[in-house]
Amino acid sequence: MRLSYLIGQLDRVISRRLAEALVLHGLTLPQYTALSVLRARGRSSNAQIAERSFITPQSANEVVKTMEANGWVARESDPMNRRVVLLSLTEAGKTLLDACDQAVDQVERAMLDDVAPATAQTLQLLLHTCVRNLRAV
Amino acid sequence: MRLSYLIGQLDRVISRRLAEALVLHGLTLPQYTALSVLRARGRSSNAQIAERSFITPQSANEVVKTMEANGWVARESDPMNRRVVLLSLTEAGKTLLDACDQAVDQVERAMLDDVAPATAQTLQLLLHTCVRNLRAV
DNA sequence: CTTATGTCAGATAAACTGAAATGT
DNA sequence: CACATTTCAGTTTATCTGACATAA
Repeated sequence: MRLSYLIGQLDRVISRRLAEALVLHGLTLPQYTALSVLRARGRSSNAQIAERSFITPQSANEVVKTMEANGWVARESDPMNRRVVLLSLTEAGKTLLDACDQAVDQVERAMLDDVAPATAQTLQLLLHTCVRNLRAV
Repeated sequence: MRLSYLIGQLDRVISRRLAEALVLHGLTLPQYTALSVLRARGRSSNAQIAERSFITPQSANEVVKTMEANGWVARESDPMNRRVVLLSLTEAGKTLLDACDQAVDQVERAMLDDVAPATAQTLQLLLHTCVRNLRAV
């Protein structure tokens, strides 16, 4: 079977599992993604979150809006550029993200049940290569 | 970065690329998936297509409906069970699928640009394992 | 009676495009 | 003026759940 088919199927299964786990914490998958990006990259503009999430700035804005209303992210204007709004995790956001990470870890462990850690590492590298090859055009 | 994040990002990039390529042939990605399943599995019921596409029978029905209207798939009632409708590729459907395969091959080749064939094979096996581990629960 | 399949209908999640305001 | 960022508004796509008829 084609790689693109397998990737699509895997994404579908993972997304379902993650969504199931995250809803218990009141989070959607796009929100979890945005929170993860914020933690990994630190203070970021909405445009940067959009790029890292592979969605349009309009979609990212939608995701972030409700998270701000829930007190998980905070906004402050960029002193370097008054047009830019910098977003960052609040303490509540960090706590929530940590709790969700445990649930996500559980799903990933189930996925890699019989896969050696070194092999999982290889998989990660391969996926990263694939993404890079397709982005750069 | 997490495997689930990478898989999500890769699926997003691939889906975009495939959709771009397929629209030139008048196909959507879900339709291409269903056609591929039909070719791989042969004559199938809507329920079987749904299972292989990882979507609900209702969604599969939606996908198939327009393809029948376009003359890409044909319906015939199952002689073994009058409740079941068997679907299969028409000649037009096969021709269309072959044309799309070339476009899809091109995307996959770009994705695996600097990846050795044996490594790609490994990737395929790993993805298959991941899907199996998450399905079986 | 229970179960599987197909299908109509409406709802929803998560993205999209267009357009406009604001700032560099 | 050109360009980037934000954000409002409406739209679209691909899914879903609910309900019901039909057949084994």
